[in-house]
Parts: sequence; C-alpha cells; structure tokens
Amino acid sequence: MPKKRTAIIIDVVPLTRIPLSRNQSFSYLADGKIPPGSLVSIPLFRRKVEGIVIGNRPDFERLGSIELKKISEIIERGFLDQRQIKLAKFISDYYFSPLGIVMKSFVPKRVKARTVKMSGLEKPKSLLGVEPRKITLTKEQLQAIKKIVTSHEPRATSILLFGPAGSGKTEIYIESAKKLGKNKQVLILLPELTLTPQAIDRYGAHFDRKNIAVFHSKISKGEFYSNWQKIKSGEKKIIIGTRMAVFAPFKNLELIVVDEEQDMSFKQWDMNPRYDARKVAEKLAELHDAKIIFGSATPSLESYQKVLDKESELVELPPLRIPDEPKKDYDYPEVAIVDLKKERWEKNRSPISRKLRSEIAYALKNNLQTILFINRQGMSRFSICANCKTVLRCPKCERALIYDSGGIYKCAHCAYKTSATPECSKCKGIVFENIGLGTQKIEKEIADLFQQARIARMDNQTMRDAHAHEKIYRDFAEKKIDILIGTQMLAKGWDLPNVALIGIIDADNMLSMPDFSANTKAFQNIVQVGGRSNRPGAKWRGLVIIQTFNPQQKIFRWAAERNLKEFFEVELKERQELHMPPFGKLIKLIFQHYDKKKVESEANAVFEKLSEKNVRNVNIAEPQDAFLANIRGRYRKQIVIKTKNRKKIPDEIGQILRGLPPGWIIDVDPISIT
DNA sequence: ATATCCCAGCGT
DNA sequence: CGCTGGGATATT
Repeated sequence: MPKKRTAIIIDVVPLTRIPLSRNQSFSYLADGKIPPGSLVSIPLFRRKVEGIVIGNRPDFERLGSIELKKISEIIERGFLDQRQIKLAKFISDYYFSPLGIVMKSFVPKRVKARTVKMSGLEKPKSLLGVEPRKITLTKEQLQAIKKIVTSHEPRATSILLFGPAGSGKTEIYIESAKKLGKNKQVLILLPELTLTPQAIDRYGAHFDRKNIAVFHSKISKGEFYSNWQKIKSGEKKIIIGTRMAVFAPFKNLELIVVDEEQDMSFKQWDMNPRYDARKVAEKLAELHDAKIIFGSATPSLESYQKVLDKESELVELPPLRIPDEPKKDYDYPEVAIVDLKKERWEKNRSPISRKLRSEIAYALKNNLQTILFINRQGMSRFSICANCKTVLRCPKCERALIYDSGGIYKCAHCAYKTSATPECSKCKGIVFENIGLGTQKIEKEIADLFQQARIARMDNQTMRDAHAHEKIYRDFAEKKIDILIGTQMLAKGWDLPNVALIGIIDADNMLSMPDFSANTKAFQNIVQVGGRSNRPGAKWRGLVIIQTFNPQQKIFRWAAERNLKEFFEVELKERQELHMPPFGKLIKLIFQHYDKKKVESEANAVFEKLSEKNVRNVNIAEPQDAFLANIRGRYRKQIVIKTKNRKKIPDEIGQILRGLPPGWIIDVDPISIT
C-alpha cells in the first residue's frame, strides 16, 4: 500500500548516551514541521526518551523501504535555540562527548508549573563587609572600561584583565555591564558556588535584584527552572553562576565575565561532558557576538599566551590607592621568605618558624587577623609503621591514610576509617609515625602556642555543611576569629578586610605534585593567598611569610614580587620545549574495570592501535596506572596523547577516539596527567 | 537507559 | 532440563 508522502522527516538527538562511532541523531516522522530546538518525546528501541529536534526534511528524500517511527509527543516547541544547538555540537566535537549527553546539560529538570518559592535574592540576607559603596573610578579603571566597551569589531573581543587583588576588577565588570545595551544580558562566571553570595551582594548594589539570576547546581529545582525561563525570556539581565551557567538559555548576551579566570574549577574533569567553561564561554561569546573578559590577579598560562598570540587584548590594572594618601609602599604586602633549614639548625622543630610566630603574636596584640595556608588537610600527609616503615594505606583504594584523632586513620578519598587500633599490613606493628603537615596539625600547634587566640579551620572536612563557608566568612569579617587556618579554598576571591599577616606554612609541598602544571599552580596559589592581605588604604602594611626548605627557588622570589612576566617567560619556554599546553594539546584516556587483566589488555590494545598509525607530531605515552589506580575496586589505566598542534587533532586519531569501546573516558585538555 | 538475548553455572 | 545472574548489545 503506497504511503502518502506528505509527512516530514524530523531529525532528533535523543537525550541519552549514543556511542560516538554512531550517528548522533535519528530520523522520525511527523505530520508537519517541528522547529529545531523543540523538546520532543520519541520511541527509541522499545523505550521512550526525550530528544531535541535538530532538523526537518521533506519525506520524499526517504528511500522507499525504510520504515520510520513517529514522534510520540511534542513537549515544547523551540525549547532550545539555534545557538544552543550550535554550542552543543561544538562541545560534543571538541570534547568527544556524545551529543545527547551534551544536550542534556542544556535541558533543566522540569517541574510542574506552580508558584516557585521565594529565592534568596528577593529577601536579601546581606553579608557583612559589603556596603553599597558608590564607585569613583580611577583613571586606569576608566581607561580599561573604555577599551572594553568601545571596541566594535565584528568578531567577539576577548580581553584579559590583569590586576592584583583589590585593584577594582569587579567595579570594571559592573561599569562595563552598565554601559552595554539596556536590554542585553551579562554572564558572570565564578569558579565556585561559595563565591556567589558575595557576588550577589556586590552586583545587587548596582542592579535591580529582580534582574539578577543565580545559576548553579545547588539551588532548588523549582528556582532553577524559574530562573531558566526568565533568562530565556530576557527578564533576567545579570546571570551569576558556576561553570554550568554556560548552558543557560541566553536571549541576547552582550558580555561574559570569567572571574578568577585561572581557576581550574572551570574544567569539569569528573564526568561527561568534560568541558572547560572558559573554552565554551569563548564559543558562546562568538555565537552571541558578545565580549568576553577574563579577569585574574594571576592569569592562566593559556590566557597569557593568547595575549602574546594577539588573540586577546591585555588590560592591566595597578592596585587601587586612596587618592590623598599615595603610600606606594603599601600597595603590595611585604613578602618574607623564611629558610626552614636554618630553623632546624637552630633547634626549632616546630612547623611554625620563629619569625612567623613572633608576627602572629604581633598581629594578635594589635587586634589584626592572620591567615595560615597549608596545602593539605588532616594531621599529616601520610603515616608509616614505626617498625618496618611501611606506609599505612587504605585497603580499598590503596591511597595513604591520614591520621584523624583517637588512633583512627581515615582515607581522604573514600569513606574508609580504621579502628582505634590499626595494624601494619606487613609486620602487624601497632605504632605509627605521622609524616608531613596538615591543617589539623597546624591548628593544634597554633592552639598550643597561642592559647588565648580564637582559631578556625577551613578545609574539606570542616566545610562539609552548606552554610559553613558563609559562617566562617561572617565570623572572620566580624573579627570573631583571630587566626584562620586552611587549604587553598581560602585563597579564593573573598574580600577579607582586616588581614595583616599571611603565613604559607609548607611552600615546598605546593611544588611536590609531579604534574606539568605544578609550578604554575604553586605560583598562582602563593600570589593568590598573598593577595588576601592586600587592602588599599590600610593603616598597616600587609606581610606574607613563605616558609620553605629551598629559599633559593626562583619561583618563590617571583611569586613574592608578583613577577608574572618573568615567571611566565621561563615557564612558557619550558612548556614550548616539551610541547605542553598551551603549545601542544593533551588528551587523557582512561579505562576502568573490576578485572585488572581486562584493563591491561584493553589499554594495550588501544595503545597499539593509536601507535601503529604513526601519526606525525603526535606522541602517545604507554599505558600507565592512573593517578587513582584503584577506585572502589575498579582498576584504572591511562594513555596520554600529546599533539604538537594545539588547534587540531589529526583525523586518524580523532577516528580512533570516536571508535573507542564503552568504558573509556576521554578527557580533552585535562587539568592533570598524573 | 533499558529491554532483551545469550550463556555459564548451578540445582533438581 | 529449567532457572538465575551477568554481560554484551542495539537503538530511526
């Protein structure tokens, strides 16, 4: 029986994982056109899933014999827009992630239409320390804004805004946003959701709070969906969010700000799609013809290199200064490098040097606050059996256990805890020594040294609770805390106005990660932490103390002087010689499985396949144990591919990647290859 | 994601 | 011989 060919073929991307080697879209029949971007429900091999329409074709293109199923339901026409579809395709291609999974990131969990409960925005809980000050801009700031606002190139303009902590970068973002089109949207990307309350306060002081939307994973489904709709309609003008905010349905974006641009939290490394919000934001800016500002006190190498390559424009800001009080010396804190070897010679066994100790005492006496930075949580880095020197390890994932308290050792990676009387796996010894330092150890040490001081600790353990950040921030701002001890999480972007002293307890540990980005991270961390003590117009000059066993290391000197250019020059040269990012491109492949044998054979097979092509300018590293070689009983091997040309992955390699069997993880531009 | 098929391993 | 569980498989 001949069919009437009046129907339309609709191409749909199901919002589910389809192997990369397959076509990512499927064809269905419908009675009429359905606009691309529409959310539909489709039958897919005995089940029913949601999908996004990406195209319409007339039916007569179909070969006569092929039977197509029909679209089950049109859920919402024009749910996503054309630019979102393009962006999804870009992410899918660039990161080798199934298109359906990428598109799913663009689709919010929908809730039945009902009144959404009031968001935290409508009833503002004001945080301390942020008075809606009127902005009087400095000459330098005005120039910077002019540069940002007046460039009228047809292509999206990318700007690297480089200025130390407290140089007024946020004011520039705010003023730039004000100067842009009245009904246009601005996206503010922050590395962490803990930074959103402060951002809401600061932007809320200059824009109508009703026009501000927060966009991250911790807001309720209802509020999320409501914000999503209002961003889509254009009602929300300022969108503040974490990396996932690049998936929001912008109507007319004119400016994107990536704040704390160097932060690696912008890269999603633990699940698909393994995207970098900075890369995606660039593409998003291009699609909307919007401007994009990358802001940082310590830019990433990648951004810096883009400036050298003329792909981005550098706008530099000097530190803010109180106009009638031009004490140039106070612009930056003083930095002291303390030689811990000397401390040892002179019989100081404490992790706190005498210099640091006396400065803390001084700060306490003068009612000023201190921040102590240690790059490790817990009591120590690891523990060894006093008898046979075997490292105490987690039986589940083989990682070193960290002493907690009461004789109990904990695994920082899984939930494993020992009993109060653990035994050495080798010799059954029951006495262990703690090696290295951690936040808890320092906290104890400080509590012993300064018994009257009010001390707080900030690390993963103490920050489990959702409101812990806010509470510590508030307590510290209200001067209820004298000494704050924490990991790098306290280096992130908070304005803490009364900090006079910063102590970096174990700077060497920051360099000890055997990864290609260890130096850069250490440099950035030191500058970042140091910036916490730098307040314009303060009566005192901030002091940063860097404790190290290797005071001759140039990186500490450069970090102390914030000598970005010199550090980058050396670092970039090294990266170039090794064809590392930002010159070359890295792709990390990981295979994991319960069966160790299978992992080995799989990894070897893929390695062979990649190697035998012998592609020019591509280097394939032999399979190695992944950083966490064993997660919950699953073994993991990794292969690192390095291509000398960062712009393009050779087709031969791309084809193999797309054809990888299930179980493989592909991580393009990984933050670490250790 | 999920229903289905296939086969190994086991008990009757 | 039939039942069960795990793994692979294909999706318009």
